[in-house]
Amino acid sequence: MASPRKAQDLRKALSQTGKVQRDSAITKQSILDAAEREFASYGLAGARTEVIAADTGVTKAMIHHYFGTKEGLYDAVVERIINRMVEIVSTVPVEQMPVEEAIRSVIHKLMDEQIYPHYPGVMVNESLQNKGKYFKQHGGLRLHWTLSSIVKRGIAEGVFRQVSPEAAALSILGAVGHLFPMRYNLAQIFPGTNPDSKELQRSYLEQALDIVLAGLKA
Amino acid sequence: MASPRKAQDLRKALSQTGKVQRDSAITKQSILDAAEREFASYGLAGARTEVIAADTGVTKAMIHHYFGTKEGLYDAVVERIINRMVEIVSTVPVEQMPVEEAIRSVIHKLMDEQIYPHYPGVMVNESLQNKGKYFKQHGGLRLHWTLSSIVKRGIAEGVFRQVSPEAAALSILGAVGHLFPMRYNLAQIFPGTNPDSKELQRSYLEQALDIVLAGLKA
DNA sequence: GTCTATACCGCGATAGAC
DNA sequence: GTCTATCGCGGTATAGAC
Repeated sequence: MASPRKAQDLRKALSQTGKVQRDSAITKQSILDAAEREFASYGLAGARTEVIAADTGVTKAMIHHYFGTKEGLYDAVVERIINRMVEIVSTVPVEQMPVEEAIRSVIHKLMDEQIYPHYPGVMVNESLQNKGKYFKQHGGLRLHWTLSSIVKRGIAEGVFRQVSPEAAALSILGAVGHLFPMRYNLAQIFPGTNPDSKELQRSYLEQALDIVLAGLKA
Repeated sequence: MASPRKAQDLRKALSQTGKVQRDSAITKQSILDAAEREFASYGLAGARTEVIAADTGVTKAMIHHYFGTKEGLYDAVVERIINRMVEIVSTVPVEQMPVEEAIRSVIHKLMDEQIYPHYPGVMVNESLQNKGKYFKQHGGLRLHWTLSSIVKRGIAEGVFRQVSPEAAALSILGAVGHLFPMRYNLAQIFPGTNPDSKELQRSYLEQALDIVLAGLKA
């Protein structure tokens, strides 16, 4: 995986200096980072705590020490990724922006964060495996509400057509979000390109946004 | 699960009549049907052969008898679901239809088949877990090519804008396809509705199609 | 706060009877 | 063609030393 592992790298760096070998906050974050990647690919049932531990550079026992069970760890991962996404979106002053710009800003802002590529994978597995139990518990729909409220305003202002705001929000998130979990299948459309490259992802995302937004305009 | 289990039901019915208790073709299809559901939710790594066997009404030993290993079964499932989708699409005379109607027909035709709800789940897990290895082996991109060639014709005819046909095909499949694996999370948008109901799925699919097609028009 | 060692069992796969 | 019984690995979780 070429994805960033900030907390983990920090943890190892500190270990090597010998200055700080034990820091519960850093270890917890390292575990959560590795767990997010593992759960994004395999979901709660399929994920292996051994892989998460090895990826973090700690033992399996540490996971149980901090999170009790695998389910407890999963719960923490889902909570953190949803809250992070909501926080990121809340920094965009959507109310003060033209609707189209607001939607583009929200999507771009999300994509600029390194957590975004894991978000759709975590959520798809959460839906398929757990029927949205943890998604529901942690208010996963807040992201959809933000988008659909922007669309609602766009309709009121006459910028967007008369469509269902919920359906519009779903279409935006679908057209944009499916690119990430499906990227390894889709990589073959342009053989030789790296499915994890930000440039490729950005280019597709841009085109998908253009098409859907064009479809919403009055 | 409320999804249809044709071969399995047939198998059980035949067992009860006492007329035919053993039929390798029916048993194989029953196993493939159950495996498709299990793999759609959990992928190759996460799926449990015990669940597939119990769901089919046979023992685990039968799976190994017919398919060798779990991986062999998975390979057969991926091959069958891709080929079925391609076959279904090939029955639509897309070349003789106006482009917009052709796209709608293809999507509707796919959705009318009971296998469709499992297709996105299988493919998302295939991408995330196996990086598209089996998808590639069985020509999974044929579906995308069909759609992007229709879009290409639409551009040539001046019906569609100048967009990348690949990006357009991805946006269509994304906006439409993500509704299925995400349906359990999304169910909360309208509490009380059944995420597996065909009517609900159809209504969202229709609106998503409208938005994306509108975005493609010149 | 972190590690080693281990209990315990779920799961994929096999052998062999019918 | 289908079943029962079983093997052995790999997985979660725990106990306890340092």
